[in-house]
Amino acid sequence: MPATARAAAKPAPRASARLAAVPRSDNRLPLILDAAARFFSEKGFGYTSMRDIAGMAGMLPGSLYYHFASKEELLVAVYAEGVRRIKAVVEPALAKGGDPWTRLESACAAHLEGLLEDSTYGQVVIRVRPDDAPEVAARLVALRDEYEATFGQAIAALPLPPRTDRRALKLMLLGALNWSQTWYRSGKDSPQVLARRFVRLLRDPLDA
Amino acid sequence: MPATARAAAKPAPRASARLAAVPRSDNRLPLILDAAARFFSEKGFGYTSMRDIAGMAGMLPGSLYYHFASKEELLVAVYAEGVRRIKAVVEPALAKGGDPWTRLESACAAHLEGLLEDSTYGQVVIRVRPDDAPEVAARLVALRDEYEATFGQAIAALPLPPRTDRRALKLMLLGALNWSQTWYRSGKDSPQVLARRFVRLLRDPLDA
DNA sequence: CACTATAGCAAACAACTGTTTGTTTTTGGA
DNA sequence: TCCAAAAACAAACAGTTGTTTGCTATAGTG
Repeated sequence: MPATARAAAKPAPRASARLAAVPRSDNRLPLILDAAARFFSEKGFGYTSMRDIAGMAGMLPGSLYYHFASKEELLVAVYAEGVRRIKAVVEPALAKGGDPWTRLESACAAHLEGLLEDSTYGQVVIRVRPDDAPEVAARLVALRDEYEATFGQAIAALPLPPRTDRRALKLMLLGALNWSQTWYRSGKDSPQVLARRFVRLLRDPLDA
Repeated sequence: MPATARAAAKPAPRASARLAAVPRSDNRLPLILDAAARFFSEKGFGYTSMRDIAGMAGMLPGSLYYHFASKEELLVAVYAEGVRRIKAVVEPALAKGGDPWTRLESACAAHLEGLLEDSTYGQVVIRVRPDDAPEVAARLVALRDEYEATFGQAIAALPLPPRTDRRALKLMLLGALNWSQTWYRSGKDSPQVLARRFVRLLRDPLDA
């Protein structure tokens, strides 16, 4: 799918010898990020062309390369912003009061919010597989891990029976939440409702 | 990504007027399917070219079109075989004796087996999104649903407290299992061990 | 007002994509 | 042995891909 994939040095904002580069006020970089996030989240990384993105941002394909050295670098930027945004909703949820189970439920609801519906940046983080951009895969994984650690705190705080496998619990819950991108349809159950159901299934004893 | 995407009629095995078409003994079609399954599972649908597949099958790109009308039709064939194989391991697991919880655990282990490690066909079913092949997306979804119904039986048989949301339970468990493709690393915990852990987390009361 | 860094345009590039077409080889049944 | 069907080859097609290059406009600072 990539025509050529040679590593390219970053040509972007170069600093002059004595003065820091200062961006203009009519900076259209956010527009590019928005367009990329929209396409990456809806069609995936590989199915999105630089022309798609440039078109939606109202500029020519080549112009994107002033801001990003490559398509993959653009992905990194979107990915990073995605992680930032999910953390921005989950961390407050964790900081809120209530018992650990309630806080976990809030965190799950926040996670789903940052991942479904209109949160295109968040969707990218879950949808795009790091291997799709080999050159920067390691950085994407690092970004994802960074967030998952945040989520892990909610589980670490849980009062659980002595021998409970918390790692498995995290993998299970996070997997269930992330996979919701596959079956979730807007207009049906809200993220909050889903989070409540999932957490309840874990908390309440199912064995009759 | 598709250069041209006009709908093409199926040119493949055409039956003569009076005699059923009989395939040759040196039929290399399975080879094609194997190669496609391997690439689709490892690189994804969009990142795999017909040249990749043809190369691994030891033939020229154009020759694939004797067997399949399009790349998407080839995907359908692999997908169908994938569903067949997963069912082939899960259904026996369900038929085995034991209480419903044990049977569910067996089904989960089987599901994971058909989805991780060397089961390239099964991996395709989970990895490839139906929207990646718009022309045949509906058929892919139908195939997936067909299997998920099978899995649903294991959950329907569970003796659960009266008001338990079985649909949510299915979505949660299946999501957790499918997402394992993201973090699973061969050589660590086996599918059986993982299945046991996940089911136990659901079954045992976590609230202390 | 001059000047420099920022931002973007215009046009091309080489590589790669799925697919088609006409022809050739090979097989198995009559 | 003959021959139709099956299978594959060989070579091209038109379009798309990420990216590069040289040039121009514009904004903001001294």
